[in-house]
Amino acid sequence: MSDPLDAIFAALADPTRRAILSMLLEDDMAVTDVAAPFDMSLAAVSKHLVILTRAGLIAQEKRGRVKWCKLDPDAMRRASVWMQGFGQFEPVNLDAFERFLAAELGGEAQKAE
Amino acid sequence: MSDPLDAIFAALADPTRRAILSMLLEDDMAVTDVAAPFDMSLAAVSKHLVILTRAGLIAQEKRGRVKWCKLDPDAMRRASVWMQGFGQFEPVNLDAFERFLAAELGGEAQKAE
DNA sequence: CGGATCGTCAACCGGATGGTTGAATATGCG
DNA sequence: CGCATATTCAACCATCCGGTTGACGATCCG
Repeated sequence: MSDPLDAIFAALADPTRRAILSMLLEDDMAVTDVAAPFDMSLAAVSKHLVILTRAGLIAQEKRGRVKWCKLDPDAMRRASVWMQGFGQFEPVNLDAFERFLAAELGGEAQKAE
Repeated sequence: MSDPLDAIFAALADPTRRAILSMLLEDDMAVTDVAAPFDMSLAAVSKHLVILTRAGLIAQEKRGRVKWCKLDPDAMRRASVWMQGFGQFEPVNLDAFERFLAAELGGEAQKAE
């Protein structure tokens, strides 16, 4: 797996891991809390977190005996950029993007078109 | 693998399959021609194409004894939309986004910060 | 018809993946 | 100190994955 995209897409291919990422979107969490909603052992979730970390999708920081997990946007961005090359069919003007644009530019921004 | 995203991301996780998609970006191709540049058997490439097809990333159409492969943008777009949900926390740093911003606002845009 | 080309199928193999359990390693706390 | 909590490690297991080879079904063409 030399290409980092291999690890990134492989990490995203598992529904448990995608669910974890969604959870982390709302808040940073400790490993035990990440594992709570899943019907599997803590060790299994811990391994998922290792995979996400190696893919660069999350970062883990140990404070005391608790290891905190937070999203790391870089990897997702790289994957997104790669996919963007195929987006020529339908350019980037997704709803989320436009909403973001509006928020980012604030009220006084004048749209070009 | 009930969630279609499982199949899509799993398909994208393999470098051979991503290379195939890139090739198809330039032109529709027959299976044999898709296989040509790869150092593996035709059967192996054929299996990759099945995986890409099941993921909805490409479509295959048989004309005569030749099976043509073409990109199908829907699946990639679904994956992209899912990922877009993670772009909201630090979007301004994204290279692609900045390019998008620049293109969208044109030359006279003043950056907020 | 009969041979060549296109592509898949089937069986097989080694290695990766996703899960389990139980022991081990920190760290916090009374 | 000594116990509870947080997390990982190690071994193990079943299944999936990516590749191989050889046989097969289809289709074109001389």
